[in-house]
Amino acid sequence: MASRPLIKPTNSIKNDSGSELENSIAALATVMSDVSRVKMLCALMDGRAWTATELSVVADIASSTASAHLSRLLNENFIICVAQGRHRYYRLKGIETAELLEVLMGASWKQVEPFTNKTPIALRKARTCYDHLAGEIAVNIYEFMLINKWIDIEGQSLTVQGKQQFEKLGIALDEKTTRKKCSACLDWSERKYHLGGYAGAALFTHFERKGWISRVNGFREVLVTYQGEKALKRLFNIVV
Amino acid sequence: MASRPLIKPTNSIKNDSGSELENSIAALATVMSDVSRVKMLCALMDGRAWTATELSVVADIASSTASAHLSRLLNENFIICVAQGRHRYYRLKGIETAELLEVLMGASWKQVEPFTNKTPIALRKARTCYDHLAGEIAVNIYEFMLINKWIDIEGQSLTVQGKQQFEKLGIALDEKTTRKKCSACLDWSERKYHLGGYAGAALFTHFERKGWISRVNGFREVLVTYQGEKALKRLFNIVV
DNA sequence: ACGACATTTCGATCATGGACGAAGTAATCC
DNA sequence: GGATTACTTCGTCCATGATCGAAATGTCGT
Repeated sequence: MASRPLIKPTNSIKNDSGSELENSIAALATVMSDVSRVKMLCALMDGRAWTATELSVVADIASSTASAHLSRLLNENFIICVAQGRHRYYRLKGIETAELLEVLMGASWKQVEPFTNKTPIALRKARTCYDHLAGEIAVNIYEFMLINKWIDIEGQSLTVQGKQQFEKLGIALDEKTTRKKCSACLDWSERKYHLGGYAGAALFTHFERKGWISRVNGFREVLVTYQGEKALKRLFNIVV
Repeated sequence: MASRPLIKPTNSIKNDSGSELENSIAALATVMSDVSRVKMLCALMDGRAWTATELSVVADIASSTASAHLSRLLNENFIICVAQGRHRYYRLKGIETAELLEVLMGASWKQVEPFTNKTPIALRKARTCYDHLAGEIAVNIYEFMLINKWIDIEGQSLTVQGKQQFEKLGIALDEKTTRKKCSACLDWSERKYHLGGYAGAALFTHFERKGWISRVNGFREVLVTYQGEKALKRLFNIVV
């Protein structure tokens, strides 16, 4: 049996063009390779601004350590900082970071099996995921949309009908947004998909404006109002 | 001006359900956080099997070091190993790794500016990217497809016309594949998109079978045959 | 102005893991 | 069979960076 290597090592392929790129990939991954940083970034995924101390608590580290991580994330353009009095509020700089984190979450999940749901019940029902809705309700809405063909099978774009339905709801969709219009975002607690991307954010804003949901506690938890329950039943046939 | 933190640190949110998940995200990122490993994975992106020595050359490290990296990648299920005589061939285990790497590449690029193209000319023209075609020609094909509406604007799925055109070319598309049917894959050298996903792979296979292209050198480089040039001109109006 | 709180800076410690070369195992070539 | 090649294992070295506590800086509340 032949066992000649397909490629001769002597034939130099090192110092390929990708050299900088590979460094830059590794650098990017290094930022995500520390559990404390990931914890902080995950907290920031709710789209809010958090103080340094709050983030040190979620990551379970000393505030000085958190500070070091934060200044690093700041340098590498993952987050921005707004000083307000004696607090410094940190938030995600762009949607890209959130999207990258989502991808990594998705890839990680496939490894973490079997699946036991340890999410607190309050959060499991409804919560924010960066700037859109997550949790059981969000997953149900997503599946309603899939069944009724508001979104295509890949979950990457709204269908024509979908757009019409959004209009009917009174949600204006700006066609010129540079952001991904619609995405299937993996849900932490349910491990199914919910609606992300621009459409997800628009829907969330609409829910808030209508008074159908309200954020509690300053956390990710979201409560459905009485009006909201009625609307969910009427629009998506969901019983909360 | 109010400067009360939105969230009280005392209110415990640590030990959230995500704890394992965050660990697992960090672990995943750690694998990608080493330049040598990234270099090896990038080499493996061409879909071929590489020997340990070859990979140590691309990564520019001692073979013993490469061996350590490879056994780690093996443990973490990124690659598989086939022993054949005194060689051990390594290849990517699944499409997921390749896809993850593509995402990281895409995210990294936005940081590496300004853009100077240092890709060797041979590779810039045409090469493989995992299991589909990349390089200038691939980018041109992709743009032809976009203009002629073979694929939707997000580049995530083939249009009805697109599918018809594939059929007309004699490329059978299996609807039942679990793989992403079609994706806009960022091109290293051109920094534009080319066709990836299942459709990209199918097109590449078809090109090979028709004798329009041939892989050279055992590397990523791909040459266009005389028949291929005629086909490219005829089908996509591309002059090589 | 003073004390309490929020945050960063500094210095020191320590664990991780990436690097190499030398030695060991195993298959191939002549 | 003996030399060569491919690859892994082992031991050691060393740089990085995550961590903490203490001290410094800055802001708020009263």
